[in-house]
Amino acid sequence: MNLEKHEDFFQLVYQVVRLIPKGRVTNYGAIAKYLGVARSARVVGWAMNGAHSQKKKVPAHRVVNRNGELTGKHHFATPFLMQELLEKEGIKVENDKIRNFDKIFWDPAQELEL
DNA sequence: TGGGTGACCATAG
DNA sequence: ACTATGGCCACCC
Repeated sequence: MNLEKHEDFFQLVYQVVRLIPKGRVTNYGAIAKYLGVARSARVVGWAMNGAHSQKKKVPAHRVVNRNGELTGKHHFATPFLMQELLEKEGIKVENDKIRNFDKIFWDPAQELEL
């Protein structure tokens, strides 16, 4: 992907999140790793706080933590929205946890060319 | 300049 | 399954 116009780190995060295919998920650490070890996974989570107010939509529901848990659900419009969006894409969620997480996990560092 | 706060992660026990 | 710890870094006082 095209990372040269790095307005700021948040925009880069949003760009990567938009590339997550439907029915697949990734985690905060994988995005941080793809964008460079200099940035930490914490900041990716912080970036998602502003995802909803972006002009171009960001499928933030496809980003979960390393265990496949929906830790960010409380930051959506309603606490159920994140799970609903995932299930609409065919992803099964049980007890705030994604089933077959290792199967549908999408790693940008592996799937995207640098 | 410094401390507190996270939608985090890895490791250890 | 759980807690604790240290690292991480942008943001906001």
